[in-house]
This record gives sequence, C-alpha cells and structure tokens, in this order.
Amino acid sequence: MNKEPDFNLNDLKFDQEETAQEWVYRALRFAIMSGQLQPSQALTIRQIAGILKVSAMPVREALKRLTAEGALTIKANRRIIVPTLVPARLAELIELRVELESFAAIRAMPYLDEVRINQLETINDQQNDAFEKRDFHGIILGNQNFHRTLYTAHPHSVTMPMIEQLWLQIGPLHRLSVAKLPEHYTHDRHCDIIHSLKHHNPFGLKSAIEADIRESIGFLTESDLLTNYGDNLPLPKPGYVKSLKHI
Amino acid sequence: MNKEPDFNLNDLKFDQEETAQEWVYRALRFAIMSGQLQPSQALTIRQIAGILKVSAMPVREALKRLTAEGALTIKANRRIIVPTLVPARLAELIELRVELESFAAIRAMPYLDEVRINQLETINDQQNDAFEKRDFHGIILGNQNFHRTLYTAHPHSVTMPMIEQLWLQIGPLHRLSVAKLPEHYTHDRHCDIIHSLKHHNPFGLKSAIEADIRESIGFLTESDLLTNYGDNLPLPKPGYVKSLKHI
DNA sequence: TTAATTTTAATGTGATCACAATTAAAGAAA
DNA sequence: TTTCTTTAATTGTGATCACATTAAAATTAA
Repeated sequence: MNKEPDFNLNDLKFDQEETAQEWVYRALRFAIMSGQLQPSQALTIRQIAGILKVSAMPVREALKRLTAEGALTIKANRRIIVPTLVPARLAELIELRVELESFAAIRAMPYLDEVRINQLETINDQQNDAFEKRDFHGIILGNQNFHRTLYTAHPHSVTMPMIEQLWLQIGPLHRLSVAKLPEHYTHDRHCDIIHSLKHHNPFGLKSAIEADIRESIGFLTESDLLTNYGDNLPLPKPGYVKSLKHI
Repeated sequence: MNKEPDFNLNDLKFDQEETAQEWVYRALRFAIMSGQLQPSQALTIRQIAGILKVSAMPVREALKRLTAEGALTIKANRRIIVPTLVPARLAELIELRVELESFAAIRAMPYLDEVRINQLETINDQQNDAFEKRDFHGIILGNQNFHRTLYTAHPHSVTMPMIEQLWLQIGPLHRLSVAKLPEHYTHDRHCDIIHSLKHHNPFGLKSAIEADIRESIGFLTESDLLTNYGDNLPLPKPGYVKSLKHI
C-alpha cells in the first residue's frame, strides 16, 4: 500500500474542458511554483495518482512534461525528484532571470498603455495586502502575476515561457525566500518599475527589475541552501515592513 | 493501414543503455534540429511507432517531452504538428538568441583556456569542410557544436538548455536558411569569436556572436516564411564562398 | 461538376497488466 | 546491537486494448 502523502495537491479544481493530464500538470506545477514541494523530495507516479484519484497514465504524462521543463529531475535510477540547487547553480539562475526579465520588460515597454499600467498597480496593491496578511501563496502568486502581466504585454513574447521555466526551477526555494523576505525587502521595487514605465525610462526599468529580482531571492546564502529549505519557517508578521508603497 | 512516412528517422542507432523513449526522443529531436521536418507537418504516434519499430508508449512520452520543450505544438484538436513561425515570432526568437547566447558566451569566457579554444578551431575547420562539401547536416551540426562547446565551458551553464530550446524552435527553418546562406555569409564570424576569446575582449565577443546569429538566420524574410520552407532547394555549390578563413 | 450527407478510418487519451530493476523490510549470523 | 543475506514490496517502463473525437473517404443529391 502507498504511504500517506506528506503534501497536498488538491488546490486546483478540475476543469471539464481539459484533459486529466493537463489537470495533473497544473496541480503539480502550482505546487512546485508556490514552494509546496521540498527539494530532493521524490514524486512517484502511483502516489500522485492516488492523491488526485486518477490512473497512472495522466500522471506519467504530466511528470514527463514537468521534467522536460526542468521543474523535476530524473535521477540515474529513474526516480523522479524535486531538484536540489547547489549555490553556483542558483546564482546562475538568478543572473539569467535578471537577463531575461530585463530583456522581456524592455521589449514589452512600447506596448504598456495606461490600461495595462493600471492593471499592474492593482496587482501590486493586492500583493501588498497579501504581504500584510501573511498570505504565503498570495505573495508569491501576486509577484508572478505582476511580472507576467508586464512581460506579456508584448504580443509575441517568446521569452515568457522561458522565464516561467526559471521560476519553476527556483520555485522550491520560495518558501525559504519569502520567510526571509522582511530582512531584505525594504523598498517596493514594483513601484519603481511602474514609475519607470510611466516615464518611459528603459534604464530605470532595467535596474528596477534587476533590484526586484535580487532582493526577492538573490540574498539566499550557501548555508540557506544546505541546511534547510524553509519548511516550517514562520512567515513575517504583518506590519513588519512599514510601508511598501512610496515614491 | 498507416500511410508511408515521408520522412526518415533512422539516422540514430539505438543505445542499449537508454530506454526506448529516450531513443525515440533523440531521433525526433535530431530530425527537427537538422531541419528534416517541415513546419505544419503532423506527427502521429502510431506512424512514428511504425517507423521506429516500437510500441506507441515510448513515442507518446517522447512527443510529450518535445512538446514541453517547444519543439512541437499541440493544436486545439490535440494533433501534434511541427510548429510554423510567423515572422514576428521568428524575429523575437532571433533577438532572444542574441541575448541568451551573448550572455552565455560572456559568462563562459573566463573558463576558455587554450585547450578549449583549440577545440573550437578544430570544430570550425570541420564545419568549413562541410560547407565546401555541401554537407547539409555537417554545416548545421558543426555550427551547433561550435556554439555548444563555447557556452558549456562554464561549469554551471543553466543557459545552455534554454539556448538549445531556441535552436529546436528555429530548427524547421534551417534547411531554408542554409540554402540561402551563401548570399549572406561572406565573413567567418566564428573566427571573430575565437579572436575575441584569445584577446579577452568581451565586447568583440558579444558583437561577433550577434553578427554570427543574424547572418546565419536573421536574413529570412516574411516571404521566405510564407511561400516555402526550403525543401528541395539546392545547396550552395562548393567554392561559392571563396574563403571562410581569414582574419 | 459541385455540395451536402453518411460512412469509414485514424487519432490522442486513458486504463490495465506484465516485467525487470531498485528499494525497503525482515531475518539470520556474528 | 551490528552486519550481512534474503525476501517482499515498490518503482518506472513498455505493451495492449477500449473509447470518444476528429479527419478522411465514399455516397448521395442537386
């Protein structure tokens, strides 16, 4: 008999339009992206199939897809695990995020009209609310939503899927990074981004994007990666950061 | 009964160590990368299974993986096809290639010792030989080999898989671009790259990479994409480009 | 010939079983 | 208790079948 699972995947409802494998994929992807799965954790086909009450077939396809996207790793013995990150690799991922997201932002800039910028402001307000409420998922998802809305303003964004791939690979560290966030997040870079967009300032935009990325994840140290992965870490108390809205 | 296939996949031998799905994946990937599959061409599970003499199962997994990597596309009716490129998307892909490959090259620069540079020179010679011999595959594979050897000098290259993903997406156009190559390829940018590496010149490296990419694919016009995909186009005659080695 | 309709074939998805390889558990020997 | 051996359970992979949906072919009607 399968062991009881130590993680939850039932956050997402099944949409009648989609196939079973798409649903399984969404559920697993969401779990990884929002830091619910621990690095080095093994994922087995039958266990996930049992949790989601589907057969093994759609789970196989979903795991294959996530593996191809770098969200999961196949070990030499063919076991599928959530990948661990050595510090040098994390550093590379962050540099690449800076590179790609700056690129995407600059390219999207001409397409950001007033409507889109208002969207960004709304999303940012929601994210700040989530921060005050210690809403773990809200912070992460709000941040991703903000960046995605920015980059996809460009109608032919080839870059966005690649950026999401990077988010997927960093995903398992998000629980840790958010827990340590108040120590480093003293300035709302999203406001800087919006400000630069309004004033058509590509250099300001680029540096704001870079600062936002580095301050949200770049501070993780080697010992952070080696000693723990942020499970059971307390989330920041509301009001720790006085104000996230200035400028 | 299945129709006779109009493409060949038997270029790669089956390695006893690998699984069937890995072999199928390699075969399909190679075919796409080297421009053997036409855009909008449909790939069916049973047809490929018939060609490669395997069951449907490993083909399903391989197609799922390639789809996740952007090498194939699933249409609304769930049919799997080789994706077509609208001009705007190709332009984005090229810009992203320039961005990522410049980044990877600069990052790899400190790791390029004399041994590695000699490797690059050898590969470049081989590629020029392939050009003289009108060796279609040799040109494409040699070029990829050159760039891959350069970028993977960095021990923690997170970028390389993403660059390969871009190559995969442009792959179906390679037959066309190589056929039109002599009209635009009048200067061996690979020599420029090597020269910049030897003199530790990051700016020269970046501009050489950019020029190499644009001159190898960036010249494709809208009508090139819409009217044909380069099948049955004659390859350049040997000696058309007098000398690929100068500087 | 052309257009609309029916019939047939083919396709991706999902389920289930078999199998070899790996891992975990149990037992034996020190 | 500790170490080694043996046994049992679990794993990913592959094969085969059923099924609903879609595409293609055949048929009919104009």
